[in-house]
Amino acid sequence: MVRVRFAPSPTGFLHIGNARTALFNYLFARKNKGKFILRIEDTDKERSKKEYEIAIIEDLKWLGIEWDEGPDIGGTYGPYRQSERIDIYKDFAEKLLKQGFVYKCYCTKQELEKMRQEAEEKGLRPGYDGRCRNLTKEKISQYEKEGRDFVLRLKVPEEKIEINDLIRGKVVFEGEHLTDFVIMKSDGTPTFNFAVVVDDYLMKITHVIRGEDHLSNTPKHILIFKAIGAEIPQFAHMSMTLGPDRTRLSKRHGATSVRAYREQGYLPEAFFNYISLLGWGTTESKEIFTKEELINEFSIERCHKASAVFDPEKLLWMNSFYIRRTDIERIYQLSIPFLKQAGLIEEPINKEKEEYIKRAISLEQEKIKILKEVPFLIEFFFKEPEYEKENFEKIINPETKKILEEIVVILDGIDNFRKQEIEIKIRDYCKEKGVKTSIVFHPLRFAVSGRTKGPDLFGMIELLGKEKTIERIRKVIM
RNA sequence: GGCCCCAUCGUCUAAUGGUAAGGACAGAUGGUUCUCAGCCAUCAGAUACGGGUUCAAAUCCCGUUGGGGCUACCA
Repeated sequence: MVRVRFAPSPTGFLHIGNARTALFNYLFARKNKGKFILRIEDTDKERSKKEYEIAIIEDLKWLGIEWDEGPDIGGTYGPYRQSERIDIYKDFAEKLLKQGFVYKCYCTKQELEKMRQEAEEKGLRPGYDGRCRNLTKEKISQYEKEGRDFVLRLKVPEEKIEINDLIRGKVVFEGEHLTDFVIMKSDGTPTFNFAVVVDDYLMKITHVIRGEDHLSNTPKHILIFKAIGAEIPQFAHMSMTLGPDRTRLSKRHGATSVRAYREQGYLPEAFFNYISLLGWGTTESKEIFTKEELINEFSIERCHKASAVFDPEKLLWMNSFYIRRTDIERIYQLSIPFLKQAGLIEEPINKEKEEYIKRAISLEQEKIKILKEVPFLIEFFFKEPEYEKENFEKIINPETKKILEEIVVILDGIDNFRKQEIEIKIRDYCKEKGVKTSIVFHPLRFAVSGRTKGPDLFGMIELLGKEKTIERIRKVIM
């Protein structure tokens, strides 16, 4: 049974790169009929925040990534929050101490710093020199008397470590580069490296799929797996997600959280689809996938080794693509918060109003890239347009005023105020007068909407209604 | 600095020894239409570099260069 996990730290909102890691784990689990586990790595008390845990869970759900075991739903291998597993790590650490795999290190921060500096000056590797490995009884009791804190360090053997990575193939680390690293901090909490391994072991994780930034940590993990007598899982190190300058995607690059995109009105399926394309592709170069198709077609072997630049432009395009082919009912539902926020609509919305809003959105649907733009695009259906002075002077002149005056008469005479009817009558007028349609259409559009760009002219007039349309034209030619 | 990973159009990718190096986004041009958008068509644009191996290399090997990661009592 395949068991994979996504293990975020609740130190911020769900990051795009992490969302991609979660997605690939999820796809791998579903594809292989395995389990996907969510584990919260909150051992860093300083930076971890409950609110971020909640936010991460919300955003994963929003993306449509569901887990089979996790802090919110439990499971047989819980708890799924590292802060609730401290005793477990302590037990494992104690056992390792008894077995002689780890030892107490009493070095102070200053001593460590000095050690590092000296090593650097001599051009040696900067790690810990293992001086506390074989402390005399006297030295230990002296340190104890001084009340010095201690950490637990693993006795790192000088051995070659090989990883058979599912994405990268064979990776070899020569033994002499690793120094005795800390597994338990002086406050009695585990380091990341230790907690991950204990958890992966206890949670029976079969495949560790994570970012390439953890590749260099993997030898440490393997050493710990060996020390606790656990079987070593399969590893798959995914390429990193980069910003446009090819450095790790971070705040400097602008919006990097899933939340930020969600709030702007991206559709979850578009986001899901887009990030699946980062560092992965099919032979057919297919790009649009439903979740089911992705589960079906996903394969870890096809994951790219090279890191991928996150391209907001393409995400934007993909979102607009999804919006165009989504039914109006859903677009309407999702647009409501944005419309409310813009002050264009208020609850409660009656049937008639709902219909009106839907028709307005429909008229502009093909132009929507993100839902956040909806209020701006349909604003003039809800409030009187503001006529920009520069455009007004350019478009409204004695000649166009005269035309508009005549259009008012025509519109007023239409009983069946439907766009087909309106279009026919206005085109007839153009023909009679022998003027180009654009001579009439442009001022009319401007008079009715206050804009030079907008939806289908006749659809717009129809929706606005005879009264409103005529009122607006009159105001302009007054 | 040491160790590890990586390298196809600007970006995401396809081609896993034999292709005119294909597609998508972005860009440019033209068409369609009442504007914008959309849609359609066309164009431009890449195998980082240098050596091998081979009849044949984007593809295999070595080196160079460039990028990224790790090197914490962060995760």
